[in-house]
Amino acid sequence: MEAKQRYYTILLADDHTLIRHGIRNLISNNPALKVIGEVGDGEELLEFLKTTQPELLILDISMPKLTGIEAVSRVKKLYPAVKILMLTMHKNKQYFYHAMSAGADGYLMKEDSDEELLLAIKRIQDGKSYLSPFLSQDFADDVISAYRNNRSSPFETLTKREREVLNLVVEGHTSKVMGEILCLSPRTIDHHRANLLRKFDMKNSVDLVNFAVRNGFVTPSD
Amino acid sequence: MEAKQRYYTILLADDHTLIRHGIRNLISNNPALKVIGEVGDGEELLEFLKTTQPELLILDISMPKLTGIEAVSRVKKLYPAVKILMLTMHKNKQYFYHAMSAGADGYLMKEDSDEELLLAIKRIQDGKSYLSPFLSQDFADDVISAYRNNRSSPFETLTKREREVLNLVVEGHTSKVMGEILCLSPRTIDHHRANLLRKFDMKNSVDLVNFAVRNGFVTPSD
DNA sequence: TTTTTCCTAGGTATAAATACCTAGAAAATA
DNA sequence: TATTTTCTAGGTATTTATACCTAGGAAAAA
Repeated sequence: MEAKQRYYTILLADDHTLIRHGIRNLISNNPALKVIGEVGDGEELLEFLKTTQPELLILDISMPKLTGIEAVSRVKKLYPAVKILMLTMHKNKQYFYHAMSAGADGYLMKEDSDEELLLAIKRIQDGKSYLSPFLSQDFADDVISAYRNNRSSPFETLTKREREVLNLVVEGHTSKVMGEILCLSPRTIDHHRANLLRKFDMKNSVDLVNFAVRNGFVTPSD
Repeated sequence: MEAKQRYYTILLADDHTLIRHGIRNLISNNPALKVIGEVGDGEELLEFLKTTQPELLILDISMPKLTGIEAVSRVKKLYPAVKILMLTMHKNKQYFYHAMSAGADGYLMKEDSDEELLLAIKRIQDGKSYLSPFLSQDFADDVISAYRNNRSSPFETLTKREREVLNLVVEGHTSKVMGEILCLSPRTIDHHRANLLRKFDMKNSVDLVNFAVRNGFVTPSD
């Protein structure tokens, strides 16, 4: 049996220094919790974990270099014992699907209060899962059960090629150009795009772009 | 002459409770500063200002109901004495143009450190303007001088109709449907869209969507 | 091994977008 | 008032996208 720990160790991963320090400040009000580190992107995160593993990782979903979702998968695979609380500003089904299927333990929104943050930490500390009440309002029970049935996100149902083509579609290329980029016939591009439209039940590329951006499949870079 | 005030009064406007409280926490470390209120959206902001005006308004650029930019214009028009520090997560030229031409006094990024926040407040308190060093790295001097010459954002050069059409284009409609929505000939829609493409030097609607989303002309709703 | 899925790409046809024109009426501006 | 801009919309032509087909080879799964 393990001796009871003095602190519950927490690592903060968020690319916004201000937010990170704000959260650290909030957490520091509770003497039972201890922030053992902060990282600003996915690379730093993995680097940090090589030497030290926190009990809880509070992770922003939109980080540079490694998206929050990918980070969840990687961290859970490498260090299954580390609990992960996703912290996001997106009230979005797809983010939720992504995060949960990737293995997150909790899902908190920045719209939530600081009390909610401490509650989320407490629940995860107790081995339970946590879902933001702000989010659960919008999620009907069937959606909750859907994720429990390991339903994957729409993006994950895409094939490799379809994902490649989707990214190029979002960049506004024509079939001809995309064909040149991928060394394929423009007709093949047409085929993949048609499949994308069919799979998502959409009518045109603009809808695809909106969908992809909205659901975080692509990051609209500066 | 006014008596020197005990506190520098600050109002926080941000739709994310967690961020808001984090900033309040950071500010509270400085006894010369006092957060006199928090609001979560543009309506609350204007309502609050009816009764009390802070010396400084710290404003997130992406708020519901009233965008940060619009809020700056309204607040500066109604209460010119209120200084405004924009707090944004977007490292983006257009946001900067928007904010500055709308009358913001400072532009801070969430990537910046808390020391930077206090520095920004200090500078504005002293009647100076503030620009995030994180941002200024990316902004060449000519860009800085450009905004000083009251150069407006690309979006502001659009006509009313063009903005309407742009919004519909972003929603993925065909010319035919857009014509029905606006009670215009699809040919007229084509004309406006062609002007949009020409004005922004772009080739297709997907590019327009990316541009509009990236620059905050439209808000990709959930 | 059989079956299925994926990737490839062509045929054909229609719909839509885009690129050039012209041009008049209304509105804003000088 | 005169000028410019905006909004309207049509003509024409080309390019692109989209919707259906077929179909063979490769890869993965059953």
